Amino acid sequence: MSAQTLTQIKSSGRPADVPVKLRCEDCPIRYRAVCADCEDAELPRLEEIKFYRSYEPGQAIVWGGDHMDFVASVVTGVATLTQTLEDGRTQMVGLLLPSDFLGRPGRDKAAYNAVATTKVVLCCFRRKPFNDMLRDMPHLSHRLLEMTLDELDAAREWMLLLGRKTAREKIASFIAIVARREAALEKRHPGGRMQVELPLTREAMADYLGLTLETVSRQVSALKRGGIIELVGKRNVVLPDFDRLVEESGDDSDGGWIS
Amino acid sequence: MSAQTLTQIKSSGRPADVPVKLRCEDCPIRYRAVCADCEDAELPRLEEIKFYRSYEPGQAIVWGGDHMDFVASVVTGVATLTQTLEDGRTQMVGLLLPSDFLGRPGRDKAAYNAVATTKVVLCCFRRKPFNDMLRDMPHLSHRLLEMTLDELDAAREWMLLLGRKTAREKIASFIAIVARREAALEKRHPGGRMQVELPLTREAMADYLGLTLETVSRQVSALKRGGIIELVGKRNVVLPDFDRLVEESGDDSDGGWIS
DNA sequence: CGTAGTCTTGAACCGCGTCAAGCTTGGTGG
DNA sequence: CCACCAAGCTTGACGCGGTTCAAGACTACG
Repeated sequence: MSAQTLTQIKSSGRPADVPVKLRCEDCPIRYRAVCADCEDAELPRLEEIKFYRSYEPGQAIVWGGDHMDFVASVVTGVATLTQTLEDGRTQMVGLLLPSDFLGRPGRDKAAYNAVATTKVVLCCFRRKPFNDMLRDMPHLSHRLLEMTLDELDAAREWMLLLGRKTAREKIASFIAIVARREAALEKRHPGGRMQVELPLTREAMADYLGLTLETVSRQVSALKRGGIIELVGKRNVVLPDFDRLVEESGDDSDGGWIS
Repeated sequence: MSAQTLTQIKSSGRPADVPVKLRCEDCPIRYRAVCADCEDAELPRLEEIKFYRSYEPGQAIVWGGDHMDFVASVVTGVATLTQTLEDGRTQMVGLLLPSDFLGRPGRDKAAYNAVATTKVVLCCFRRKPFNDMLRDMPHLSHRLLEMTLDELDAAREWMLLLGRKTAREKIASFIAIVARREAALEKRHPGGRMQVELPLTREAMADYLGLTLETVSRQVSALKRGGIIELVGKRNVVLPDFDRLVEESGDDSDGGWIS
């Protein structure tokens, strides 16, 4: 299986099968997940095959190469996708927030390591019936295509960050991305003074950004010294001026024309 | 429009509209492009709306932010997708070879700069009718989803390269990727002694890999000195031992379990 | 309190970027 | 046919940003 990262993965418990079955209509991600475009009449078919699982912080969801008999939507919590080289260097390649989709229809081996970084609840679909539904329900496959294209856009922006940004710009970009996504979850627009919670440890941020954890720590301190951010504990960041942060990130002023 | 890269983009000519209409059945990418899963009976509808365009080496296909009224498959040639920061730093985010898809259905502004690096022929579809066909023809949308998922996988491998590999590993990885894709086009398997043509200048390779062109040049020389590669001119590379090259790339030995 | 996990900070090192010079190749015109 | 030039590429010297190695601080939890 090749050498592993030094990071401890708590492989302790099995994932908990959550007994209760949330009704789709009451689901917090009803209008943003892969099922978003489905009509109410189509929901029963989804209800029938879905089941919930929960994972504790640090717990592995799947390990790259392992068999994976389901695909899933993140209902609550944060998970990461990572890839590693044989000598243990690891790079995060996906950050899964609520409504994001996990797994690839048409592939039964996981391509990446997926790990919960907070408590995570997944809405799972067994692979086979889900594939059948994809074939029969255009709303579902259309939405999946849309989400995949969005992920591809995000991956390409991430590539620009990894290939061409300085450490300081990377940190500023990361905080800005998290701020935007948290704002979107709460249906606000980012801007002005706001507070965001970083869902990752310094090490995980480093794996996201292609840096070492020491460099992450130093640049966070530097942004603090510069008055761009304020720290509340280690994991909470206050942004006195969101636009100021965006300037530090090296991006275009407004984030551009991608709707 | 913000600062630009120093690279000259020959915006000289308009794209040539190619008058002849290749029949889909005779198309070199018939079984690998977005139309691959369509049945023969479905082809007439595609034939009806498609048209061909060709571009000269160095010519821009679209500029990020510009209106784009078509999507397309690359029939022959090589094109690149790039993103740039305001100060001119540029990162390649896509390398389009024959059969690859260009453009995003459902977005009429280009998100990236697309430039032909060799002579390129595109098979174009006007946006609107193509969207309609996506809705009506499951074979088409299913194939597009599959291709998009493949691109996402490629982007994530690329992220690992950008974030965690050394300059030498990046160069070795790039040559291995090109070798594999050229082998696939000719329906061979990579391995043993083989020759590959690099479709990019040193500068474009640098933009691909998140390096400077000087570093690219130095590492190519270093691989030559080490006997990993031999040069035939500047753009052709002989690989005496493909597996040896893969070792230098830092990847798993066999390229892994992604089918 | 003590310990483990997480984070910060410092000092030394080095890989890659920067700047600069020169080479190779192919095309153009005298 | 050769002189000239531009584009692409190579190579060297040097400096800096980020890594590495190491020590210590903070916090949560027993």
